Amino acid sequence: MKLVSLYGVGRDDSFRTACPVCGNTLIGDAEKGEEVCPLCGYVTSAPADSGPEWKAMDMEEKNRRVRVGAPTTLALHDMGLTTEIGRSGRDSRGKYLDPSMRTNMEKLRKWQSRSRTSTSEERGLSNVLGKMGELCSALNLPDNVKETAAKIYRDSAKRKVAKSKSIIGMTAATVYLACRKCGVSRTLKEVARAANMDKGSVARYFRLVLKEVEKEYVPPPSVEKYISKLVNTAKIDPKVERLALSLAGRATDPKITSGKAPAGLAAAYVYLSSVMYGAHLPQREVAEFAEVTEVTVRNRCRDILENFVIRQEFSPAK
DNA sequence: ATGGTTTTTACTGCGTC
DNA sequence: GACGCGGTAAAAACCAT
Repeated sequence: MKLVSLYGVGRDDSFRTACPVCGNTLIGDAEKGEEVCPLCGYVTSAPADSGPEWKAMDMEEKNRRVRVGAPTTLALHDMGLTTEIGRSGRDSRGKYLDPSMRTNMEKLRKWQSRSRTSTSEERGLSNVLGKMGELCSALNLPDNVKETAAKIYRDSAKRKVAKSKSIIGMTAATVYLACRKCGVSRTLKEVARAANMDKGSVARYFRLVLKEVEKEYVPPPSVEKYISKLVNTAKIDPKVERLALSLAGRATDPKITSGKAPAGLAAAYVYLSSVMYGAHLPQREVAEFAEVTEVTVRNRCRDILENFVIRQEFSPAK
């Protein structure tokens, strides 16, 4: 199999920008008109962005506007809306309170913070959302995924789906579903690993949540997403990524794609592309980063080479 | 539960550095 | 001889029914 130099090498990748979060190369997402970072999942125009909707132009403006308070967020059980009773010991005009009033305020504060998470549902919610936050940061997920996960969990709680279900199971399932909804490529395996669960039970919870809350099927991330992620985590030359992506974009033959695990396909494209550039990554490594076996990589390669265009479109001979 | 499909496991042979 | 690669058979995992 001699594929080297079948494909033109000089390609322009100057339009690429770097991810502000982790510094990786962003890839464009044509359908949605946004750019995403395949490694950390950062999206340039995040739909569920929880940041403040204003931008302070100078200190004065900041001071004026800061009183609108923190932006609401679904990832906190009370959406970040709560009254804090300060401990400054002064009244509204800045005068010091007398000692008896101070002890009163102490009591009030105590009860305020207690009542904040008073009902059992509220306590459960804040517990789950906390776990969810941990899981998200363990997986390096961006905020929009966290918000989506929180939204899903709230819905499921509303419908009593979460009743008498393991907390960690529900969080793992919602986080995984959120990844898929946001198009962030994290495998069930990865989520399960981060949550210290086995794949099977996460899958069970996931199906449950999918059926009860999400109703319609959410497709797993595309092969292209897998390719980008693979290239970035393995620190492969972006040129290889671009070739792999263009290859994947053209290989629409169902003989190649149907029923095949996207991770394996992505690995095959990346491997083939690296060979074409003469950058010869060992199958071993590509397979390892894609979390599939060499055998799978080989089989996918065989499918691609048998059915696909490398002969028709990429070879000068034909 | 089941059967069909895909992936993994485990092993072997070949060529090259 | 170690390494990368290709292949195969059988087991395991997955998925729709």
